[in-house]
Amino acid sequence: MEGGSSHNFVPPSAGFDKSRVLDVKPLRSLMPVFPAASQAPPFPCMPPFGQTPNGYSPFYPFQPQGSQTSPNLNSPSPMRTPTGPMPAPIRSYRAPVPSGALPHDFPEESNGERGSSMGGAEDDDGYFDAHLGSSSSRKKTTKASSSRKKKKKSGDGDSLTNNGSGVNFVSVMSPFQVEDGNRELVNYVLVNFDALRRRICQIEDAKESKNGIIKRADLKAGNILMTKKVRTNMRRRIGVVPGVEVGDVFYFRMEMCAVGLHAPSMAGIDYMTGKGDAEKDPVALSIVSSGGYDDDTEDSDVLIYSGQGGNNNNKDKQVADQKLERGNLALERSLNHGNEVRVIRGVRDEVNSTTKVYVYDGLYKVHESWTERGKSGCNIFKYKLVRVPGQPGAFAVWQTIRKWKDGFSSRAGLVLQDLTSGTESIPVSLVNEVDNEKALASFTYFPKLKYSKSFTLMPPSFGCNCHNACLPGDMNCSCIQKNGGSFPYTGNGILVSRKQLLHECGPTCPCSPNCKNRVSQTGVKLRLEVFKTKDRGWGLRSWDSIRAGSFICEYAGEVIDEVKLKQKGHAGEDDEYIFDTGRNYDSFKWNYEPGLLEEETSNDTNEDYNIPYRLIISAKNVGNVSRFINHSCSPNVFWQPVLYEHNNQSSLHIAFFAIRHIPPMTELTYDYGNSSSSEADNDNGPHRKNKCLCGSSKCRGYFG
DNA sequence: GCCCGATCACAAAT
DNA sequence: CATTTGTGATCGGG
Repeated sequence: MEGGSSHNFVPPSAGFDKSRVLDVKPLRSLMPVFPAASQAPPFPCMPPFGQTPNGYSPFYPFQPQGSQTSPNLNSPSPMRTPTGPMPAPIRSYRAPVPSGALPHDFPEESNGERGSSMGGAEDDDGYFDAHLGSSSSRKKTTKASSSRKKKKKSGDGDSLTNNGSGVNFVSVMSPFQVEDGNRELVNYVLVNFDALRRRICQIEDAKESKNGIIKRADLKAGNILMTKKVRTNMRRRIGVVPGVEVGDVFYFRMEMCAVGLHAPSMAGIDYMTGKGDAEKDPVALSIVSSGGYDDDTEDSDVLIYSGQGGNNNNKDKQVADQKLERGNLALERSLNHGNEVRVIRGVRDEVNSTTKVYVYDGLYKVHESWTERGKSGCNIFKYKLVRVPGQPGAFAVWQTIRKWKDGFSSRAGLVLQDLTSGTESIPVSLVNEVDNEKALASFTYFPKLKYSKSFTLMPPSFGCNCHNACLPGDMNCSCIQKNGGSFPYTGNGILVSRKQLLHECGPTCPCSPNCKNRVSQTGVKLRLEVFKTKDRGWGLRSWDSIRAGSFICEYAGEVIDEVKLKQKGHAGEDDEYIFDTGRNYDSFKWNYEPGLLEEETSNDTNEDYNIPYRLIISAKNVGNVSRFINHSCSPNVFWQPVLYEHNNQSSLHIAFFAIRHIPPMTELTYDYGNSSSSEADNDNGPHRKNKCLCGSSKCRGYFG
């Protein structure tokens, strides 16, 4: 089997076999303990639904406050002090799930590994805030639930235009959670936003007629989340937004809107005006730099920002002088007040180039303002913002990576330019900035599954009959039928939803290799690096920002059977490179909350794995980048079983996808699961579980 | 195969 | 409720 592809892979053009590197043992996982287990007991509940163990504490108003940089213009905000457990509506259909199970269960980034090479510490706590216009947000809670009339849309797009009236959807978020967020809530909102957006894209892609097509799924998804109150940090605030971390990336303006980082859906300047008569002056809260013409500064801590206004509605450029009003006035006042302004920098996506990524670059202060004469002769306001020191690198990381890619500077700690020796179409470097270890334990780089003897897999089924490429709307395509009637990927190759089992087109399908239903077979597309972590051996991360739902890599290696697995275990051999579908994996939710899309009839929302046979892969001797992905109980990557035809059999594959947007240089992790207890108990002697060092508050303490 | 500009249909906050 | 704010996808030319 293995049809045609080389079994004993020898890297091309290698004078010596560079894929076999020196023999130093990698540490995947180990080291003593994660002590925080006692101080941070595992959440028995599923935020945002449940209560926190000690009542109601993780919310923002109760974080230490004002200790750091609060400017003096803040009147102490009246804290809402809920006395009991918060009134979190609990959806009845949701069965209790083991902790660590839900996508919004990821309160912190894997392990603060992001940007470590740039010397930035992760921004964990640092909660501080200033409150303006103390009462400004109070009254909002009751607004907007009243039904809203939506103008009729042309065409039949109405299946997706469910606004307001929210027939059968009860927001899972309490009013408090809508007002003030935390990391879990932010992740929860973002996961739902993108899942909804992808689903809308999927529905639209399948439409035959171009009539009534929704071109802006992002706006539609955003609108639904707004009206159904699946949003957080609605209370406007200066400075830190709880749950949003410096370096976080966004792919749509609506995402920043939904998590309270930047409220306006279009305008570049967010500002707030005090309500009381005392202070009518607006203050700037956040700005979005489009990354166009403002970024002529080389210093990544300085931003020259142009004011708003003066451009004639939708046409042309400057036609009038900008006025000192609204956002411009707010920035001017912020210069006087010296308050912090959140800065979001728009940058081009390296992966897609037609899309833009928004990088939250933390807090800045306005240092200067002046006016300039624009090209058309009109006055434009300019503001010089300087970054508040002590924050982890964010935009600076992007700039550094840009230089690596352009060859203007070299990657520090580089051990090997490409550990795949050209096997992948894009190099994977090996980097160590931590210690002196200069090589990996020997293994052969091979990008696929390898069957050492004839496995009996699954009886053959049939491929599709599509000729050029399978098209989303084609209900005759049997591969689409197997996927429940929907094309599993969006037009740009992003996975729409988690599935029990994903069916891709295989070699026996007559459609071209360009068919969009072959995403997981196309190899690594991201610029990855294997790097030495501080305490968990080698790990994997990406120079490119990774969009939620993006395919990352397949778990490659030698397929072994259960007997072999047991042997490995008993020999005490290191089997830390095993992937085993037979382990117990916590279920978790990645698809959107049912009910967000009314008229959604597809009950294809089951996300529990349904795997036709047990697949065990050892990547100890043979494997690809996947073997370097470490475990986390709060991962940013999940695995998806994928089935396709091969040599008259259906063979199963393990494909990794991004749970959420992953900023560059953030370590990639997935949940290794746990051996079933029966197998664990069979061993007399201590079962070889690994102490987990993921550092998440949801940490189970061990894995494997 | 890419990069640029033009075009078009839209949402939130006030 | 009208106004103020670009954005994101797509398409055609150079």
